[in-house]
Amino acid sequence: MVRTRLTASERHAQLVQAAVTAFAQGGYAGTTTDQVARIAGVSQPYVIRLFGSKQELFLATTRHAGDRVQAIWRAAAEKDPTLPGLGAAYKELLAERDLLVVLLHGFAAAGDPVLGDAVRACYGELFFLVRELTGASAEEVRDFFAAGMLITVLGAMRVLGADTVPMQPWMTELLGTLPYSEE
Amino acid sequence: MVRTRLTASERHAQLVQAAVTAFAQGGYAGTTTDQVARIAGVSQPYVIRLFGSKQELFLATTRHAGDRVQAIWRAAAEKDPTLPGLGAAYKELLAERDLLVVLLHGFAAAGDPVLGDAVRACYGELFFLVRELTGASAEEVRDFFAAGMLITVLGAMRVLGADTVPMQPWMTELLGTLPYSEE
DNA sequence: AGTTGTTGTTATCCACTGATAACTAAGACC
DNA sequence: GGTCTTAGTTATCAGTGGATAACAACAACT
Repeated sequence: MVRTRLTASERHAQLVQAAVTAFAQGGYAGTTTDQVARIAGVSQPYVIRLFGSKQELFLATTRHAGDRVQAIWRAAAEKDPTLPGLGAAYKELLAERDLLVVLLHGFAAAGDPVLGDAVRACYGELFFLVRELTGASAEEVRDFFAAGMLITVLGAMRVLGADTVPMQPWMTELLGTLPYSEE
Repeated sequence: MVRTRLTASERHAQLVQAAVTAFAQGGYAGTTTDQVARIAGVSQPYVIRLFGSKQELFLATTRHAGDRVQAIWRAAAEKDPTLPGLGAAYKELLAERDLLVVLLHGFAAAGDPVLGDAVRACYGELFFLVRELTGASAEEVRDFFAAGMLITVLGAMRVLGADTVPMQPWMTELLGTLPYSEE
């Protein structure tokens, strides 16, 4: 191993990246800090030392996912600041499907008070960002988010994104009419 | 304790009910079989004996949730076999919010192959049921499910349903225009 | 070179959890 | 009333997972 050492912030970022991958598969409770550590190639106790606790690691991970979605939408709005414009960015989001799935796990885990607060704040930010970028009405934004949630769930179910499951009739019917998701 | 004994099928049903409550809070990995047992007032090993494994218990729970949604939609369709008709039933579904949240946990956990198969099958059934009951087009059904996913996620985030969190501006804006969810 | 701070590891712990086994007790049936 | 089946328990285990502590090694600076 000629692996050179990283600075704390580099390692931090790398671990968040690994955590996105790991948590997307197993969710918060279903993922071990050791799995995250292995992906990043460090020891499990070091992960805890850098983040303080598993919960902090998960919070950092969902925050990162939210920020990444924001960044992608901001970039999309520079070309076309409309809802279909942002919707087109779902192609890129599905390319990083783990981002969406991690967020979904966060939403599902909102029963936990502290995770819930974080996740609701994240969602609120996204809502206002879309309103601000597009100037669309509340109704239109609501439909946009509804479609987004459907895409996210279909991503989590391996119906959309990479390495999808064999197609079933209902999937083709649904996907045939799905906006924002053409490849 | 004058607690009389139940038949196996009664206990089975009661445990599934308890499991809906428990799994809705913590998800699959984040819930212990002992928590389910305590809610039902039995010992933890008995839960395992009746269902074989924790995974089987979770599968039974998601199946039950899916069946319940089907039943509610069928009942709604008898009065008004249209999409808005079924949408009105979301009021009842939100009254049993744990049902929706358990399903969401199932969707999120679809990374697991065996849970994934079950959950996709459940979703496919729901899709065809709605098409059959309403005769709506694929596009309309897609929008219906998109709105349903949004409602489900908002339920999981404690923005809709019972014991909701204090309202935030973005929530009121979103909810103000949300169909199928007026109380 | 020596000293100091930062990056990382190994060893270890303790609580927890799903599962098994062996046992107990309530009904049903004759 | 005895016996057989079904409902349920207690005791226990083996594995795991997050967290702590103590230690090691690389780098930087004078």
